[in-house]
Amino acid sequence: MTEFSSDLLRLLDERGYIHQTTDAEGLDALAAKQIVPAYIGFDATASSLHVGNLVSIMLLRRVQQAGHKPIVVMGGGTTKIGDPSGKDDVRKMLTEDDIARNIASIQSTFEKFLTFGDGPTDAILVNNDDWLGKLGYIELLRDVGRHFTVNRMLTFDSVKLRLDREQPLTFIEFNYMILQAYDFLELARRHGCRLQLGGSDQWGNIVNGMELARRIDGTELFGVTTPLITKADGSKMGKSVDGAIWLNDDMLSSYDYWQFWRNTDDRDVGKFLRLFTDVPLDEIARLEALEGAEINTAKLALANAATALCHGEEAARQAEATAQATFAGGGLGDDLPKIAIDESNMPITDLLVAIGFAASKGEAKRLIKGGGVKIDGEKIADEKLTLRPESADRKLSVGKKKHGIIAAK
RNA sequence: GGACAGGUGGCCGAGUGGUUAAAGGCAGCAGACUGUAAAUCUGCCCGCGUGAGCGUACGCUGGUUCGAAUCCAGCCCUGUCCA
Repeated sequence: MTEFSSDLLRLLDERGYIHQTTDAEGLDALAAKQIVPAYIGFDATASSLHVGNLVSIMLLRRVQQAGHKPIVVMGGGTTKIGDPSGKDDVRKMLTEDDIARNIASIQSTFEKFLTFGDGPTDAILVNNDDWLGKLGYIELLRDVGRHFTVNRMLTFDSVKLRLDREQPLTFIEFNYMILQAYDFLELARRHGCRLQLGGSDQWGNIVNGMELARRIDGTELFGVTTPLITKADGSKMGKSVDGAIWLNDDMLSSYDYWQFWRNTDDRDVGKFLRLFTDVPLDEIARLEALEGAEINTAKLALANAATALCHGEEAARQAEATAQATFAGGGLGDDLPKIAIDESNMPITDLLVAIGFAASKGEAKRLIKGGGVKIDGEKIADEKLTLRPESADRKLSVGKKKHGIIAAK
């Protein structure tokens, strides 16, 4: 890549956020001379965002760090239609109340990463339902629809993939790209937005929005996409069977969040430090160069910095202390999940289910049989073991990573 | 509206009357090895119960049969082609 003259592109480039840019020079020149309002859209289907959304959130943070204005667009309008990306499972239509609640809950996360307010570079949060909800169908077809040819829409990956695989593609979904393109136009009008950011899968939508605005209003807009962030083992960020890595602490404890980062694959440490923390680049270079067991130092730095951003310094410190005590000291930390025994003869299997380490008693039994369950470091051999309240806290472990406290009476 | 193909466990995908809680793969969990990493090997992987027992499960509903994911009927859904 060439040398950028704007802080914005330089920052994004050196931290690894840039995959494609629509007009790098044009955007660079613009960002060098004025504040560029930039937006990213987010879904409102859940009450919390997860790690998969974190690149986008950090991207907006960078925008603000570089002296520009981040615009968070909540997809309240698009969510209302129901997300058709799921295949043939029942499409849950969210009510307006649900969506409003989700947005409110998600907003608290953005407040950790961005500074909101009325200033020129303060972040704002808008809901695309504000304009999409009012659109008339005829009006939309006439003003917007005529700028899209179906021929071209059919060439988009999101569409082509489905058709090639002979999977259903509903009309609603087919229309998503039109609504998303319209968002960009509307944001340019309302907030002077000039730049849309997004994952590489958003490229088509971004370009559509740019062209729509150019044709209708004659405004010149820009787009930047980020590479798809995958973990070294090929999986996507934040997606796993036992649950997403949520950003809200009522969905996932800050300790578990810290653990997620602590368990980062060796190969990802440098990349993640650049993308998900504010650690200076020269410091990252040093950490990244560590080898063997040494690299755990870098993982600690990553976990601390990432957790501090999302849950605050204090939570990060506590999580680290708990981890230190639990893993290195063989003891206990305050952040571990805790459970009390109220009956006098609580079966160990019930306990494992209650604390969430096993999904069923059967699984709990299997874990014990496999030698995966320990109390105070002692392997449990008897799956029928019952426990009674004792005067001291005991440490309940499943595997090497799941630890909890059996609270003292 | 018609013809054809299809709907199986978190996902992919075998299975066409009984020994099928359903091959195989992926994902996941646990054990060994380690550095709370990766790779590899081993075990587990619907629920409940004292491991030979029970309950649920192969789109839905009903039927045939001693017995059905497997056969029949109707319905719902998806795809392809036709109107």
